[in-house]
Amino acid sequence: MHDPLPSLPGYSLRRAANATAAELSARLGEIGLRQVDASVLILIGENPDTTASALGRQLDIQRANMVPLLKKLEDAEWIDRNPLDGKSQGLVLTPQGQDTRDAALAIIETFENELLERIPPQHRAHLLPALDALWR
Amino acid sequence: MHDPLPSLPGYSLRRAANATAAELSARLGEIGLRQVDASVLILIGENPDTTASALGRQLDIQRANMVPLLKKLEDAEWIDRNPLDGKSQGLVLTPQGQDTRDAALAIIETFENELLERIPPQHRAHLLPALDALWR
DNA sequence: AGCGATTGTTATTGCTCATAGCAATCCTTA
DNA sequence: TAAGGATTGCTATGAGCAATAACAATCGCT
Repeated sequence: MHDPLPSLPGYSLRRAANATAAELSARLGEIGLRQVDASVLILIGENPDTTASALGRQLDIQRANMVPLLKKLEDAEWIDRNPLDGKSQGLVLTPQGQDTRDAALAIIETFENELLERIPPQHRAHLLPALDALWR
Repeated sequence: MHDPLPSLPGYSLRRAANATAAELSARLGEIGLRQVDASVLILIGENPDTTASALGRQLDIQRANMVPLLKKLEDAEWIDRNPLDGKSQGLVLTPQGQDTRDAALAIIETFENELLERIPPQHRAHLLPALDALWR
């Protein structure tokens, strides 16, 4: 079948993102995580006592949708909530949460390295700056 | 907030794809199309009398999910179905379908050019080959 | 002290995708 | 040529995800 779509960078961007996301999701799924879960665990680890709203802003996730997401992490005993004042609650990793984050980081780093290895060396260093220009 | 995620190509790939997809979707939405709809119209235009199954294989869409998709295009009178034999049906663009496809192509080409312009010139030519290596 | 902004939350909706199953038809091959 | 596996189009259904609206409680600026 004749298909002109793959010659379009925007289209290839979508296809590449879907394909790679499916792979990473499968691997993270083995430790009970989705990509968003891993992102949130990593961000909380880097920013102890950050709030749900701040996380949502950083990850472009609506406040309302953070609720079931954080509930899952809390039910798994990966995060704890500390009241910061009468309104906000700071989020921190539990010890098990740190372990899970470390496992996620290991999976992600392996995955990222494999991604880079797939790219012909002369293009490799250009991917990240090109992508950054598209969304940052 | 400290955020190590954007330094990961895989993460930036997902974010860039989401951001650009949202933009393109908004523009295509103005003529009543989603990205998939546009893709299908373009592919049918390039491959008259192709079948729903073949389209699904090319675009990685399940056969079952092609049904409502094609029904929408047919209800809009953008495509017609020709029985090829007792089982398969060839898909073709109606004249209005060709107009809609042309409009979609114009939007997409404008969009793709804008994407490329956002990328610093020294990285520009590397994006497509790098992406292709990730999913093809 | 007052008031707009923010936080966390509930509830709801639409959309997309995956799965399973089915009847009809095909195409290969024995 | 008859049989059997593969293919096609389709229905029905369910899970998952994101967007929206609304709300009470609280914060923080003026």
